[in-house]
Parts: sequence; C-alpha cells; structure tokens
Amino acid sequence: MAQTAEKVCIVCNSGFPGRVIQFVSCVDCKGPVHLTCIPGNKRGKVLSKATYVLMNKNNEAFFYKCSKCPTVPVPEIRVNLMAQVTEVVDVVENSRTTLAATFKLILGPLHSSPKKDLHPKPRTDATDIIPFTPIDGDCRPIITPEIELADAFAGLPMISTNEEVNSPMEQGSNSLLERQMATLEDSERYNERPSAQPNSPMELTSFFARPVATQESSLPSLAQERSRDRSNRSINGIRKWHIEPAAGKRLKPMLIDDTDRGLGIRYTRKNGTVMWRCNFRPKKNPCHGLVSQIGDKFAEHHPHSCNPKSHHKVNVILAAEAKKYALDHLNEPAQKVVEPLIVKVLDGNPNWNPINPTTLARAVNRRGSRCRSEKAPNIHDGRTNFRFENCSKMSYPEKLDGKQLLKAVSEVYCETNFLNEAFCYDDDKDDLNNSNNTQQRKKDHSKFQLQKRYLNVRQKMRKYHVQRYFRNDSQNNTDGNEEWEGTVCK
DNA sequence: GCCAACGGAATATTTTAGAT
DNA sequence: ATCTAAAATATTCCGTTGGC
Repeated sequence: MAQTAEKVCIVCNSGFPGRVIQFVSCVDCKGPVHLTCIPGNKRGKVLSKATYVLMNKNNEAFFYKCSKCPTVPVPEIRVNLMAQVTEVVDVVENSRTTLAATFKLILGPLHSSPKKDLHPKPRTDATDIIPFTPIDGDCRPIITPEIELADAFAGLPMISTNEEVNSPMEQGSNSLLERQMATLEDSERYNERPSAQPNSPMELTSFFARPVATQESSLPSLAQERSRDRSNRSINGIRKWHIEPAAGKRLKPMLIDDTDRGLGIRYTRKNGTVMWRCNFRPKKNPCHGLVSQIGDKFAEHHPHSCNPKSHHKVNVILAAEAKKYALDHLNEPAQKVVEPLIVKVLDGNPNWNPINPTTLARAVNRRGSRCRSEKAPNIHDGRTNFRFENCSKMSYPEKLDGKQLLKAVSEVYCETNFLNEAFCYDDDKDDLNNSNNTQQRKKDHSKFQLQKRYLNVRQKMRKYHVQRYFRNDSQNNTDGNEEWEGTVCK
C-alpha cells in the first residue's frame, strides 16, 4: 500500500490526488484501486479508513483481487485440516482484540450483506459456496474447505473429502465438474481445487482474502442441511438442469432438475440473473427450493424442502409438446395429437407410468380452444400501436374517479375479473333523491356508472382486439377529452 | 367440488446513493 | 459518521388454472 501519485485507479481510471493517498493493490495485477472504488466499500464497510491506517501501521497486507484478474483458486486443505481449524479458531478469537478492526467477514458477490451473513439464517445455505452448473449439464455437490471448517466450528464431525475425491466415481465426477467449471466466469469459480497454496486457512475469492465463515453452534448445522440436501440428489450426486420453454401452466418456462422437481421463474434481477422457485407451493410448507441462473449457468441458493417427483420431467415435457403441437394444428382432434406422443415417450421410458391420454387430451383441448378464440381476425393487422378513434367516447370526467378507472383499465388485458364482482343495480328505476339511504344510493350509482363505462371500454377493447391501452399524456387535450393509445393483439 | 400447482402482486427487508 | 430516500431484492399472500 505504497503511495503512487502517477498511477491510475484500475476501477475508476482516475488518479490519486491529495497528500494522503489511500488505495490497495490487486494481488495479481498490482493495479491500484481507491479505497472507495473497492466493491461495496463506498461507506467503508469492507475496509474503512481507520482500518486501512491500522493495517498500514502494522504492515499488514490487504489481499484485494480486482474483477479483471482471474480468481485466485481456493486452497486445498485436505491435509492437516484440524491444524488449520485450530489456527483459524485462534485467529477468530484474537480478532476480538487486536484484529477486531481488520477482520471483516465478507462473503462473495452472491452475498451482499456482510453483517447479515455473519450469522446466516438457518433456512439458507448462506455460507455455502454455490456451485454453478451449465444448462443441461450437471454438478457434483461440493464440500468446500470453508464448509468443512464451518462445520468444525459448529462442533460437528468432520466430513472427509479425501474419500470422496479418491473414489473412482467421484474422480470421474470431478473431471466432469472441472470441464464445466472451466467455462465459468472467473468471478464464479469458487470450487476449484488446485494443488497450489496448500495449508492456507484463508480463502481467496474474487475480491478479498478473508477468514473462513463460521457458524454459531446454536444454529442448525450446515452438515445437517447438506445431508438433507444430498439425500435429495440423484445417486451419483450429479445435479442436472433442463429448461422446458413452455412446460409451465400458461406456457411459462419450467426449469427441471434431476430429481424431477419443476421450478418456475420467480423474478429476474437487474443484472439479468434469473431466479427460479420450486413449483411445489402448497399453502402449508411450500418448498424453499431456489435456483439462480446467470446465462446458462445455474446455482442452488436454497435446497428443496419438498420430495422428489417421479417422472415429472417426462410428464411436463410431454404435456408441453402436446400443447405446442395442438396450437400448431388447431383443427386436429386432441386425442389424435396426444396418443402418438404418449406411445413415443413410452418407447423411450419403459418404466414410465403413462399419463391418461384422455386427461392430456382434455388439457390440450382447453389450450387449443383458448387459442382459437384468441386468434380472431385482427382488423389492425400489421400495426402494433394505434390511436383510438372516437376518443370522445372513451373519455371520462375526473369526477367519476378517472384515476381508478384508468388504473383498472390499463391493467386489463382481454380477460378481467371485474365482472366477477357481481353488482346488481337497476339504474333506470333508481331515484337518487327519493331513496331512504341517499348516500349509499349515490355510492352504488357511482359504482354502477363506473362499471358501465368500464364495460363499454372492455367492449371496445374486444372489438379492436386491444391487449391494453393507456391515456396519452403527451397530447394537450384542449377539448377536455382524454386521448387513449392501445396495443393490438399480435 | 376439492385441492395441488402454479403465477402474479403486494409487502417486507436489505442495500446503496446522496446529503449533511 | 449518520441519516434518509430510493432502489433492489426477498418473502408472503392470494387468485387462477388444471387434474382428479
């Protein structure tokens, strides 16, 4: 951490002005990085100025690894593991005194909150390093050094990785794993086990050298969690992923793992990471299974808490294929579509208990009939956006709760639940002024008016096959009418 | 008709950026 | 260093769909 005014920060590309230049150097490329340019260190959470000064004073090195450099491999610690555990325990204990300021437990990029993950919640594998696996590939559950050490801290029996790695089957898996891992981005390569750097109690990640994560003994053990998870894995411990694009209900994509559990897309992070959630979701004890996907790589964030399913993958793929075929051949009878597919699947899976053809045919029919109604002639062929004509008929005075109406309408596609709120009201016979309960009558009347206008809008939408529409605020409506724009069904 | 299997929205929690 | 607001992420709730 020497001062160097000529150098340029490899993160922000700016210099190091001022008398006191605080920076750290990448252990690999030696490039300087501002203290504040360290990922997650805007507020000194990773390396505060005070800590920096203290470390400088004690001539301590801060092992920073910039994102441009290849990840430093995780050290092999199979040999003399207990000695290392003792060593790390000493370090942790000492950290309460002299090293308290310098010893910050920072987890990898997938764990953004150092404070939170110091004591991980029992329901997650927060301290597990998550192995990424490619799509339609597989992954051996890995007992990483930090996991073993975490178990050791929790007072649990050590799990020997020697035996696992040395067995013929595991050796095979390892080579397969290595081939997969070779394709991963550097920042994700947690699980490599080269022979270099033996006996180091520190783990180097893409960011920093840091002490191994510990776990309070009062919390459920990682070993127990993994043991439960391992029992859910296939026999050889290989995790396989497969995405079926339209296997879900409403033709949503489904991720299927090697235990035949199906997962649906939960949400997509801003950085493009897709989060998949196990589809087993009864109201009582829904499964916690959670998988992240970056590109075509997958990682388990939460293990499943549900039981594996039998032939689920075969069934969902078959159903998806049948529905897809039915959509492409709308005029063919469902039974005719389904039966050959079932025979074909049965040929490839002799142990499969075939789905009832009638059941599948009914599902196919449902899908087909919906599609037939959706494929009504489109008078706005070729145009995805258009301006509503007769805008005056679509306008609403503000006093009739236009905002609420606008919100309801803009969220509506072709189907709506609005009519499910059966509202019986005889507009013609009602006399607002002669009612016993005038306030309530006025309220009902207003609601009825709203519904009538809404139905009028909906009718319009159907007529023009509008998927959704919204008010065009860019127009200055001088005549008091609101302008609407719509999106036509393709 | 019941209930599991989804799927989406609402809500809660955490993180980050910016101001002071 | 602290506070606040906004954004991002995670969790929960609830409605709909589909199979039996």
